[in-house]
Amino acid sequence: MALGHAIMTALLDDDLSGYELARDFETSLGFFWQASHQQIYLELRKLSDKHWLSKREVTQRGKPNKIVYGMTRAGREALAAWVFTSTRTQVAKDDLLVKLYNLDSANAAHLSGEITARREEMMRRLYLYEKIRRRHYSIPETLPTRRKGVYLALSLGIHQGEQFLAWCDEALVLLATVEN
Amino acid sequence: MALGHAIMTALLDDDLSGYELARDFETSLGFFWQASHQQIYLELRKLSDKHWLSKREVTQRGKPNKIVYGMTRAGREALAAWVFTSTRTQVAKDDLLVKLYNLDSANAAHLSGEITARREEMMRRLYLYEKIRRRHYSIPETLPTRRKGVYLALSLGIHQGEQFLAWCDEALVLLATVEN
DNA sequence: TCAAAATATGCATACTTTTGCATATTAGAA
DNA sequence: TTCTAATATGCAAAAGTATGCATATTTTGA
Repeated sequence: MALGHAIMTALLDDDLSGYELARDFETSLGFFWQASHQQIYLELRKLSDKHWLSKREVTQRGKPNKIVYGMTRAGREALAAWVFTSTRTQVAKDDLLVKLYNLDSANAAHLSGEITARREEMMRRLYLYEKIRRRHYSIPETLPTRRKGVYLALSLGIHQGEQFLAWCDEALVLLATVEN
Repeated sequence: MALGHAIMTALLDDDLSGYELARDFETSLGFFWQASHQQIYLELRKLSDKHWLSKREVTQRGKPNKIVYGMTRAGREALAAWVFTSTRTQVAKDDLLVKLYNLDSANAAHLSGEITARREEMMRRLYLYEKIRRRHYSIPETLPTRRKGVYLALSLGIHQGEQFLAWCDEALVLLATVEN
């Protein structure tokens, strides 16, 4: 039930509505755990049924009302306990790699295209990562404790992303030898 | 339905039983797409119901009989067509990163332990990767086409793995400043 | 001879994720 | 005024994945 834990993690410091959570997920925790708004709304209700989240409706002007969720004491305790559970390694399942196992002269150009698209997407993401790091995490040693953890997650994202760019370049060169 | 495609990919060159597939998955395609034997057996039946795989029972001496699956013409066509479909980027969902967002002085030691365990696991995996690369993929440019694709997948695994080791070291240093 | 290990396959259930659909409010532009 | 976009929430069905349980054959070693 890690989506629930990801949601609670996002609610550690701020109370948020489902809509806000879904949007924030796209530029923060969602780097490491993506979820659709349907999943998020459903999970929020489950969590509040368990009394791990409190809910309150907020009347807004200029916008539809929203339901804002916040962590309860029980939620914080459950989340803190979950951190101590042991995690089995999770393999990234990636279609692209399975497709590469099927490389032939007919699909080489298509796969090059897919890799090029991924490369561009990763560059955009890296740009975002770097922006966040420069703004909020320039000197990790001096950060408050929890922010150090966030910094480390971001750091992994950046390193893996840069690595991925390098791999794309290697792949595109090798694929070019197939296309001809 | 990418598990099906991963299974068919594994059957491109060899006919295999569910048991053999499950074992091979642990040291090859399973690096990029892991599945339990239960999933594999179920998927094999689905694929053969679709006539994308053929099945035959093989009588063995010294072992229980096995059911060996092989790609049909229709299966090869379906797989080849699938390679041309476009893949959306898949985010690696990883509990450990969500847990890092919850870093505090109480759980820092536990998280260090988890990272150390992951580091060791990755080292074992890298050892395997390297062994395979040295044996089968030393000069990528001269490989037959499909093997070039497999090489690239392996190459990504190796680079990302080495990157991960470096990140683990960085993380352990920073976490040590929290524990004290 | 008995137990353990490797080989071999499978069902049932639960959980998670994806996808398609559905609805409502308000602002601002055409 | 009507349409579009952003905000906001949700249901239902299907597909995919994970987990626990169950069973059978044969070799090998104790």
